[in-house]
Amino acid sequence: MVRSELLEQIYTIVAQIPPGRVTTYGRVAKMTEGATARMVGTAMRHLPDGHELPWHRVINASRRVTEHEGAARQRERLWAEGVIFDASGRVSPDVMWP
DNA sequence: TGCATGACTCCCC
DNA sequence: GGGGGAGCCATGC
Repeated sequence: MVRSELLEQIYTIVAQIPPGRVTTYGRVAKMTEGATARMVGTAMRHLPDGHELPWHRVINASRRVTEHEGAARQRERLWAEGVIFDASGRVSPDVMWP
């Protein structure tokens, strides 16, 4: 069970990622000082319908979009925000959110 | 209760 | 940069 406090922290941090920027599961986890990267991924999967979270701005440590059910949508949204993917499918280090 | 699974990361080669 | 393996921990059956 993910403690609601952590869940709230994870959501709060993700909500703070500015448009056109991305961050990693690991960084979000580190900022919560208690969650792990896997927990962040789990939290994203459990997002309720109608949420307003920019979940698509969370990618993995390799700066790629992890393959899952909504991966295609995630790439589309990032592209729409101006996030450029190189030939290898990685985003530019410049768009990384600290 | 137990075990497999996964929207992960780190370390080593 | 990339592949393989170990570690991690909540979830779900």
